[in-house]
Amino acid sequence: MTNSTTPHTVPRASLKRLPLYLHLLENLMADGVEYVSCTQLAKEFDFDAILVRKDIELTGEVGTARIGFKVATLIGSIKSFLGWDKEQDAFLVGVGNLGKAILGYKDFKKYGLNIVAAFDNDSRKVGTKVFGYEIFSTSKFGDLAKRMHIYVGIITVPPEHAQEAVDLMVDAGIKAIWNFSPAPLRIPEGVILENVRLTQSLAVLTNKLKRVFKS
Amino acid sequence: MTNSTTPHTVPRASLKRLPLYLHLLENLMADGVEYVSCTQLAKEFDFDAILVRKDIELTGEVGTARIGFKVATLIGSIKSFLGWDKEQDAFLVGVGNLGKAILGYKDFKKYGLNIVAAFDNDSRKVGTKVFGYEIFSTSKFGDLAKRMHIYVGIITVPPEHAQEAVDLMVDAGIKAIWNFSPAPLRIPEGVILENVRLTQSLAVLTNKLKRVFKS
DNA sequence: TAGATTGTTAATCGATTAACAATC
DNA sequence: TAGATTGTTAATCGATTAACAATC
Repeated sequence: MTNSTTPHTVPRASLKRLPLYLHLLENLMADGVEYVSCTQLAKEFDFDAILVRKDIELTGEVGTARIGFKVATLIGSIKSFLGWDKEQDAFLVGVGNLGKAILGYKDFKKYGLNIVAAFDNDSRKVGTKVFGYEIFSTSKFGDLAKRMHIYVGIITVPPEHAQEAVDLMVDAGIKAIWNFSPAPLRIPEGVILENVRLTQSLAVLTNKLKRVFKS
Repeated sequence: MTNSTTPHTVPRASLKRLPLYLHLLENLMADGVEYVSCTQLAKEFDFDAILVRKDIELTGEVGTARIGFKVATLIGSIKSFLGWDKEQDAFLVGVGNLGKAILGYKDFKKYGLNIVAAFDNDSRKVGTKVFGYEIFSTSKFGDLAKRMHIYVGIITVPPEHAQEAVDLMVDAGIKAIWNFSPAPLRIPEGVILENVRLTQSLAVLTNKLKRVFKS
């Protein structure tokens, strides 16, 4: 609403392609490449060049005919469009195997996500450290979230506790939830929920595989 | 081709919704519910009822007017359609944090995926056990995959070693690769590659969040 | 029976692809 | 200049939604 050049809805498919371009662009930048065309980008991913152009258009970046886009500024535009130009602090709830894996994955910081603390219900875990993060009791979540102005929550608890985690986060003023649990979750209007569902990806894989064996 | 009722291409979006239905149906079944209508299913997910009907149509399941679909047989149809009715054995390569998290997640077996062994390059890990799985050297991958007739490989290595892992798997006759590394991978024709890219999901989340803060 | 729901055919909507003038 | 690539407008394609007769 504040920016008339931004379309009302951004295609989810485009949003998911932009990180792919970004990753490649950063490699190009490291190699000292200054300009890149949609044609070149498209070839890398087997996409249609026009599709890439449309995606870039969303970010507001303008190119130069015959030359393409300046790698450095395109990286900036994509990051800004994705909201990866400023760090977002986040709390993680559920320090099981998956939670630990996410805490151990340092690269999220590159993508604008800065995990600052982790929480767990298990009193044996509370007070310990995992990859440098102190584990707090979930009872401290609300106070800390408010005091530290945290708006992003990551859920890596077992499915049977996922809704509790959501409720905890919503009460604490969390605006965006990145959920790794397979449970279906209810959230109030105005809160963003993004699910990572491994079984959906697995379904695509196994269905394709089934057809390979059939033919 | 062998089944004229199966359309040539299955919409990826449909494939990703089917596991959601399945999960709910299994809960209904556990609660002793015998029949369910598309209307009911749709309400749970805020989908259009016709969308659900179309998705179910893909599985070949036929319902009864005014009554709906029999929960038990619908579960069977979805599982069969997804290829989750028979167990697929799989090898995992890369026993880092994420690899461990996946080895520790026992539920994949419910989804037709049976991880039977794990591999790593790190000689300190080789010979140890993680969640009951013995860790083998990657040099043993090819022999074991052929001997055990393994066609599914899971990649949880760091991005700089992901292409090596792919090549290892392809040489070993792996037909379907479930890749958790963010690296762009090259595969030969005929091999299925399904990527789990957390940054894509994160991009959707942070872009939405950016717009919340703007308004 | 009445009415909800299925199965099927048609309409809409949105994303992808095509076309083409402008331009560097 | 010649020609590749951008920006923009139009066409196509596929997925979602709507409409409606059949049916239990």
